[in-house]
Amino acid sequence: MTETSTLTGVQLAMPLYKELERRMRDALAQGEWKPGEAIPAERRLAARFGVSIGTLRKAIDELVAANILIRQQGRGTFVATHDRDRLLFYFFHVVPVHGPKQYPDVRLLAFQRARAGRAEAEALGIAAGDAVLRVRNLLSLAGAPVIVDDLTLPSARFPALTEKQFAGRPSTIYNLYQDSFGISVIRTRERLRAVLADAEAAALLGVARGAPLLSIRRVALTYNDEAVELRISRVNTAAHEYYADIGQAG
Amino acid sequence: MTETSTLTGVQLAMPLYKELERRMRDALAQGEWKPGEAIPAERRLAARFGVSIGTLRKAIDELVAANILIRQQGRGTFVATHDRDRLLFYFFHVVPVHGPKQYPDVRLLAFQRARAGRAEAEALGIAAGDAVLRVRNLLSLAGAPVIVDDLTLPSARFPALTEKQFAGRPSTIYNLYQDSFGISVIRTRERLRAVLADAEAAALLGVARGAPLLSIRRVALTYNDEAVELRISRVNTAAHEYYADIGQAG
DNA sequence: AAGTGGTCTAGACCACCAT
DNA sequence: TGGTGGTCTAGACCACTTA
Repeated sequence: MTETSTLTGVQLAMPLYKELERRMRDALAQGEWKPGEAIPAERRLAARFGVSIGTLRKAIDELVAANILIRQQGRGTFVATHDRDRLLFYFFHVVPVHGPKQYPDVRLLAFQRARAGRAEAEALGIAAGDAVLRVRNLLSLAGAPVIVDDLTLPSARFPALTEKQFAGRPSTIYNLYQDSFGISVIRTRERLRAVLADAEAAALLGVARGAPLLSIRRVALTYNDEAVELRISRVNTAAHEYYADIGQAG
Repeated sequence: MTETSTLTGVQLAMPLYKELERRMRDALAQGEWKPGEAIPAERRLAARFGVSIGTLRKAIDELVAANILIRQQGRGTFVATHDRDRLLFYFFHVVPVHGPKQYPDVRLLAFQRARAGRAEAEALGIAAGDAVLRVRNLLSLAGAPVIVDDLTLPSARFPALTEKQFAGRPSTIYNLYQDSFGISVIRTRERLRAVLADAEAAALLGVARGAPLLSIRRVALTYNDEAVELRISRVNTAAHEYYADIGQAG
């Protein structure tokens, strides 16, 4: 097993474990292994791919580091899911200045079908004019409104999404993407700026017009770095703040 | 070589490679290997610690993942330094909204000795009233002032730091900490909020009073998570933004 | 007890860099 | 050419979970 391996796609002197990682990402993207399920045991996968267990483990290491797979000793290796906790501690970075992290309450304010503008299209990797969904949510923490979210979703990826699915759900939004459309958000890119509250945002958040708000522009990406959501959040940081830890292990 | 290893400190069923990592961190903290230098070759270290090369590599893997060591194939493994590039691409997260990342020009505005207040002391892990240094810098990007930085440094860690060392340096501030005081910043914790410009900040940044500014409160940590700097930045995000990528490899 | 992931070994060989 | 890190093997044994 010393040759460069002769698999499906193009090959440019890629290490075997990277090639394995790619094949496993494909299996995930194509739904062979679904979120929450266990993938086959390491020894079994090593046999299936014809590699040693060490090499197979190295491929899995990469996917675990990318938070795509989760290992549990004695139980198995599982495809990561978007349960409340994972979402809260991983993608949701707004916390009270004093006191512990809280779950947001989400209220749907608007749901519309529209055409993508130029900036939206570029962010989502679609063509200007393509069909999109626009959603506005109001997020409250400890009972008080703190965040206004404006989402833009490419309709092509969310074919039969209805207002009802968004309203009154017990779970998180990324959970909805996953369960109803098989879309797993695994990475985000966020850009932050300070802005002044316009009349609309001020009314929703209960602040004065011209109050400072933290504006977050997030692009959410799935397995192969394809954009699936554009989200612009405006956050009242009077009693909350955004955290970013740089250089951490996890 | 199957026993749990019988090394210096206390032992609680820690994997061998974690124990190796700890010993290497100690060697780094005590200056046995200095920033920019190569550490001994893997085969040599494996012999020194009496472990197999695979286990030794796993320990190094952890330190590489934490950005403490840097591997270079064919050359060696080096202790990370704070050169301009590393700093710019790793800890400095303010970029133009349009166009490529830029190096900031730093101008020293103030340098004072003072006593730590309660909040400062807590952030830095020192006692209230301990001696600190307060430094104010103005950072410009492409010639225009964009950021006001207020630093608080515990005097105990920076014994003979003078205003001169801060003013007119060609290199970065973390580079100064490293070269003159042997302090390597390897992690930061940042908290962001939106605020309004006060008269002072407005004058420095050339914006109107009441303009929105992004406020960043950063605590910088060294090898063993000890705080070495508190920094409050106020950023004019009219033409710049702060980026945070969540779930990335590096 | 059977099955899973976690650790560790003792090599071989390759790719890259300096001289 | 000799030294470095990078990849890969083919196991053994341990720790943990589940039944």
